Amino acid sequence: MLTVSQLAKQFHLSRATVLYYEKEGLLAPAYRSDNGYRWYGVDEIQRLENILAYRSFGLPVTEIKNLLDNSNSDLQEAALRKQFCHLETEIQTLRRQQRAIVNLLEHPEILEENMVTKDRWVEIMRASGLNDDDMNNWHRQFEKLEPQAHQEFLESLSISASEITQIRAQSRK
Amino acid sequence: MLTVSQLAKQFHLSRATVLYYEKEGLLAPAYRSDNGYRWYGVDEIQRLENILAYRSFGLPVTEIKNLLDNSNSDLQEAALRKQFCHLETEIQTLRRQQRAIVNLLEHPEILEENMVTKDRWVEIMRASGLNDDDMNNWHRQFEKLEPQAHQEFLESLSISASEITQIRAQSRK
DNA sequence: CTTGACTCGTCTATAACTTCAGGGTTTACG
DNA sequence: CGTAAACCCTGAAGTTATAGACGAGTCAAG
Repeated sequence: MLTVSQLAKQFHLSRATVLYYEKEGLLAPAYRSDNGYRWYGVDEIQRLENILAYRSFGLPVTEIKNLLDNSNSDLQEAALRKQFCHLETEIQTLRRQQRAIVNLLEHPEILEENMVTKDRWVEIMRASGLNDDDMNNWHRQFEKLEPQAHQEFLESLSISASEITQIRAQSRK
Repeated sequence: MLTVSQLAKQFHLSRATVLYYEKEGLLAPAYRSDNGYRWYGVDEIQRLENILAYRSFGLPVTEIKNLLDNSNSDLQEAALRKQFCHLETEIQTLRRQQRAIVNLLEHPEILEENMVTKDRWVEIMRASGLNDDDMNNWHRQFEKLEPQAHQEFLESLSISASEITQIRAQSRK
């Protein structure tokens, strides 16, 4: 019989991990001695071996519980196949991330070049569900409440001075 | 100027995510209006674009904060290269898991066949740091406190009846 | 003046652990 | 016999990046 730390050491786990598996209903000790210590025997070792085998496939803990409890081999095979596919999509995600990094390293300018211009801003506002009237209204409110900020905002969109003057005048009508 | 939900919708994020980035120091609104509402302008949109670009590479949020704050391009490139390698090791882990699944599907017996026998148990105990004396002591304690469990334990190791009798007699000396 | 569609801040939950706090046992040593 | 080291226990909180829900406040429209 092994104590919890001995068992953990055996499988290169932390004591906390074994306790975690117990809390999740995966692995209970064979029994507790009078002082409350956990003791693990052969059956528990085998069960833990199976748990770790499943974990090494990346199966989530809750699913392992199901597989161990009703050890139906069809169900098990289905779970493994599903997990295989799940891993495949995860790998594809990571590959996509890698490609994006390579792309950025090759063309570092792309991070800089997406400036927000007048056209782009209008597009954004429109995508937020505003129509032309809404936008006129928006300028009016902005001009009334924060005229200085309105000016700076329009400048930040690289709008010409003359057009800015026009827009602000319009907003005060 | 966009409210927090408008901004979130713009980038297909949830409001909660934008708020999270704010809490982590990644993205603050341009200002707050009197009613406490957040308002985001062009600069914030560009910053969020960069944040999402980095996130799409799988970089953790805390690291993005560093990259955005001191935008040193060498540091940025190093972070990206490091992340690329990190992704590679993750991919390898997932591939290993896939191979293990295929292997198990092809040879389902391997999960069953790792029985714990007397030899294996001795090995385990020895790996736990017990020497021969310790093991004799261990049998003695076990026999004294839980004789019935001791018997069952020895049986579970497929030890012959005669050897069990001998071990238990020895343990009572 | 109410209703609906927004905000706000704060809390909870997720997965698979790790770490910590506070306290009880056992064993070895002086 | 006392104590210190090395165990054990329980229970709670922290981790990451997000989603969702809560009650309460705000705003525009009808």
